[in-house]
Amino acid sequence: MSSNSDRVNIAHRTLRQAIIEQALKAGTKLPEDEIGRHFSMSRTLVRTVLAKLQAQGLVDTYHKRTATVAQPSLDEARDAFAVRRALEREVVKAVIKRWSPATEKLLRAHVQEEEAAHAKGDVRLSTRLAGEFHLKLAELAGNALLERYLSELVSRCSLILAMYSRPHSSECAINEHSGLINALKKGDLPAAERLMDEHLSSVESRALLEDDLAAEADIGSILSRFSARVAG
Amino acid sequence: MSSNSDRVNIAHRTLRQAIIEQALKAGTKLPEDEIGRHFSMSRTLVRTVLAKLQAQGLVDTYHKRTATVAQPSLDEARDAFAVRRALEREVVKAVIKRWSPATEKLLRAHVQEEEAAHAKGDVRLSTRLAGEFHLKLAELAGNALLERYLSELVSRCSLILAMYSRPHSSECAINEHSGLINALKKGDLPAAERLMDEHLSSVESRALLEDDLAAEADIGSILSRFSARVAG
DNA sequence: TGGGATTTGTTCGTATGTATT
DNA sequence: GAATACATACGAACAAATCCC
Repeated sequence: MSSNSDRVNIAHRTLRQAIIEQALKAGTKLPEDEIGRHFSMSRTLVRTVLAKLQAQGLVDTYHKRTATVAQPSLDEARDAFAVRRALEREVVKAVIKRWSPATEKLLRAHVQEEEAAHAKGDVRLSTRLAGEFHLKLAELAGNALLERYLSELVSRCSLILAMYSRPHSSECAINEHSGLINALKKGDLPAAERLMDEHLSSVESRALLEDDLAAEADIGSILSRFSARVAG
Repeated sequence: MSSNSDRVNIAHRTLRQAIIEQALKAGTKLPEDEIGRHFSMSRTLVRTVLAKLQAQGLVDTYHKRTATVAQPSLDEARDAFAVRRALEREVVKAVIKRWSPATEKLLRAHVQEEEAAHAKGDVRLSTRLAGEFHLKLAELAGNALLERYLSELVSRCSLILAMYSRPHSSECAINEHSGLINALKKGDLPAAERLMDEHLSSVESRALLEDDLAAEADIGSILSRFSARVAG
């Protein structure tokens, strides 16, 4: 049996991923009815999903207007990265304070996954893992509030990158993750902060204005592909 | 005529203030029906208010249980201040970058208000203005996302201070605000960051374990007092 | 422990606003 | 511009869980 909150979570994850990967393009309408039909839930529940996505900056909602996939402006993009940098610095500080051998093991394993995905040439997976590296760090900081904010920001920044950055190899990012782990292990706070700042700046600077946004597409068929892929 | 969103805003502001001033004590139940009756709105709208308050960390909600005024633990208190410090540092940086004569005028005027309230011995107003000083700074940073997060955190920290700190004079805080303005005006980022950190630390360190939480009280009568006081 | 009163979760019809022809 | 189609906002009613004696 699948409870209501299960369905809400699945819908949330699915939509989040579809938006971040730009399968649902910026500006696409997200009518409550259609989403409800797809995930077999009532409009009430769809609304809670859309509310969460709005909090993460992934959808825009206006009064009595159909919700749409968010279209962050370049200014909003800069704002998001500025806040993220401020919080990631705090993460670095906290992770150093709580460092343990288990921490290193966890992070190294994640970077290995990233390398494997990159070797396979799976861009979508690489991108996803790159974001999750930062979520793991945030988790290790042991501050639930910080983790929540950062999880919102990682989503938001992922959409921004998808919208504005030209697709290209992410190998440098993986090396930067490794370098950061080294600095954290040494307990070298200034170096770690600097590496994190530079890392985020290099990610942010990939944001270049994209030419055009492609035509509309059928929501149902897009979500069908995603429902199969996103784990339960 | 009073629209639905007006009523939502009024209820939100009123409850926020009542919680921060501990007129509604930590742990007090907030049944949807009773709140709806008081503010003349349906449960649907009450729920959106409670959701906002939860996002600010002012109420706790559990599944199928009555919402209550939040009772942040000391750990959560430390977490909130850590995040706040990280964000306020970013605020300081942005405000220096955008400094103008109008900025100074605005901030000095606010400090004067704080001084007047302190001179009158109006502790409640002083506390409120102290928080609003930081909100004004956040506004001046020109980063909407940063402002939203900080507004949540100022609420959260206000509740924490009300719960844990012994009531005492806030004159030092006012001086600290003035000192910060001076550093901002000079464009001295390191000094401003240091002053902000110290200011927040001194505020945080007031948090001392309080003896006991007083008995329950009637929500209706408390809210009645507040409805009169909180501006439309 | 049991059971009635209370309170929340959810649905869905209607009202109201928006977009489009 | 008006009319029509469409989508959301809201609230009343019912179902289900929790509270409390």
